[in-house]
Amino acid sequence: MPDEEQKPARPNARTRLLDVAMVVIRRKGFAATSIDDLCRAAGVTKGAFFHHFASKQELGVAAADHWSETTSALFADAPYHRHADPRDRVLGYLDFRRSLIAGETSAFTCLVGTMVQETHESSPAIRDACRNSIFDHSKVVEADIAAAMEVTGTVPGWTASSLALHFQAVLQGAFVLAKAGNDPEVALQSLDHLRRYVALLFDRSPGKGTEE
Amino acid sequence: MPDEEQKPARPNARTRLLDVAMVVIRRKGFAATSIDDLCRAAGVTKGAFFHHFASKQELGVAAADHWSETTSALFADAPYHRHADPRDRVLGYLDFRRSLIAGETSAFTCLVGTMVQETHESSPAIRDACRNSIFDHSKVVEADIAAAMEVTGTVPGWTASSLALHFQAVLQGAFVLAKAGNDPEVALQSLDHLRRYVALLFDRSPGKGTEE
DNA sequence: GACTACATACCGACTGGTTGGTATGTTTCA
DNA sequence: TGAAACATACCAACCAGTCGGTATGTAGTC
Repeated sequence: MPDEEQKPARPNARTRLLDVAMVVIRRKGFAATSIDDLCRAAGVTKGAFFHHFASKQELGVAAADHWSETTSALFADAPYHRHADPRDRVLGYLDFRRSLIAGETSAFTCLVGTMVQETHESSPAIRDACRNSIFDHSKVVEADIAAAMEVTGTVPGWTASSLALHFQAVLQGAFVLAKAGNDPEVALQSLDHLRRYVALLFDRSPGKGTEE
Repeated sequence: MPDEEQKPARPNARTRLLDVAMVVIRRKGFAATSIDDLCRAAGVTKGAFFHHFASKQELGVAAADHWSETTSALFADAPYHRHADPRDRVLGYLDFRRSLIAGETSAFTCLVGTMVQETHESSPAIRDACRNSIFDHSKVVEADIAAAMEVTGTVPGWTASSLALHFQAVLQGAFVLAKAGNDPEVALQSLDHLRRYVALLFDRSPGKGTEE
């Protein structure tokens, strides 16, 4: 009976800082986010911050890694994996990505895509952590794409890897346009074009719309 | 008697600041670029800066507008317009965009795409200037896409506007991945996928130019 | 053509607040 | 008891923005 009912099991300062970093940095950008901003949002002090991170840059790297872990779990649990035909898994991946795009811009955009734009020259450590996050994630679909290519049987002038990265490019670009237009709609339409492309490549009817 | 012959007519402080802003902001990001950075690069003083711009935000807006004018001139002079068939003009646009991607990352990426990621929430004025730059530019291809759709004659489930914006999304996303990977190659491959998509839509062979 | 009145372009020292980071406690818990 | 996990107080550098000033034009007027 004396459970931890009311308190949602407040985790330690490091985890709280990384959690709020995902939200705040997506909203304000990395450079414009001060360490005090993060401490305030996480309800910790500067001493706690520098106990866990040697510098702001190190938090950036840790935030990118934390993002990778968070999204990995999300996609591992996604329902589209159950499709028997790999072509349906590829399209299902896109439908799943599409279903995530809704509400506040900062809720569905990509942390590492945002961060790497700012830090790609000034901080190689953060850039590499962001690169790993994006490129490693692309491997998740790449396997299904490769399987779908075998099913289709054609010998195309492109690789599974390049198409998987194209997926990520379209998503990142869709986020940029959604931010610029302050409206997720343009991102959804871009994903529809990508889905149509994949359907054409794999000789699938373009139908099957939104989610499942 | 010593005339002003040799000097290449050094323009005024405002123009110089906007010119260096295009380079420096793409390299460091907007928030991480200080006014002193810009003044140093432009060879002007802070007094000159605040004579021409009321605030850093106002420079951001002016830089986005300056970017629009610069790129407008570039695309107006581009050679792909000469194609008679609008489908070739659409593909020619993509080939032209592709030809621009080379060398240093900060040399071919997009200023407004970079800026809007950082400022979309904190500065509506900059966000809107960036949105106008991207969305207005998309109109350039949109006209050719619409003409190409008429030539093809099909009634697709998509609009010229949405495809034109998809072009911009792919480009913006390709820039993000090029920055993350520190290599333009991935951007080129993404553009190849986009070109293949367009060729399929317009029933054009995925290869280069004109065959029916 | 010279004098006044005003405008534009630019200079650089200065300010008050913010920043990333440090130095030094205090609490928690194995 | 001792180390890990925090908190408090503080600092030097940096930041956007201010302000008093100069140099150069330029339009109007007598």
